[in-house]
Amino acid sequence: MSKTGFGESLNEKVYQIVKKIPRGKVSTYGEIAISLGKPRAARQVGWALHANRSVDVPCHRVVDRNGRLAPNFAFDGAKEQRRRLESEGVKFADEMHVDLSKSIWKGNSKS
DNA sequence: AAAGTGACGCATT
DNA sequence: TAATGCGCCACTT
Repeated sequence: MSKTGFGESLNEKVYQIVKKIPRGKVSTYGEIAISLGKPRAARQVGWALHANRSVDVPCHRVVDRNGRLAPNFAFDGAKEQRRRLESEGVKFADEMHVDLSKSIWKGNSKS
């Protein structure tokens, strides 16, 4: 493994959280960042996903604060991602925006 | 340690 | 919707 090992960077925490996003739900970079305890580290979350983009991490369930995906850096393209989310039961407000109000996942919040 | 970089967030145009 | 500018934070070199 890399010299960083595991669980040492904030990055690793991001993967853990994204991995627990249930099917049919999505999360935002901001929400994840908040869960990490760093509400302003949203960029880091996105950066983490891009740095890894592993199959273990359902990055397609992570959208921006607007409910929009990452068209440029998405694994297959925005249209493929949209299709994928719809397959999981995620509703779309329009072709580029997920209906966050219905599909946002906040399971990482403290009870 | 300093600078560079980025799959963001938000305001404004 | 898209583009631009500014701020924020953490990783890489």
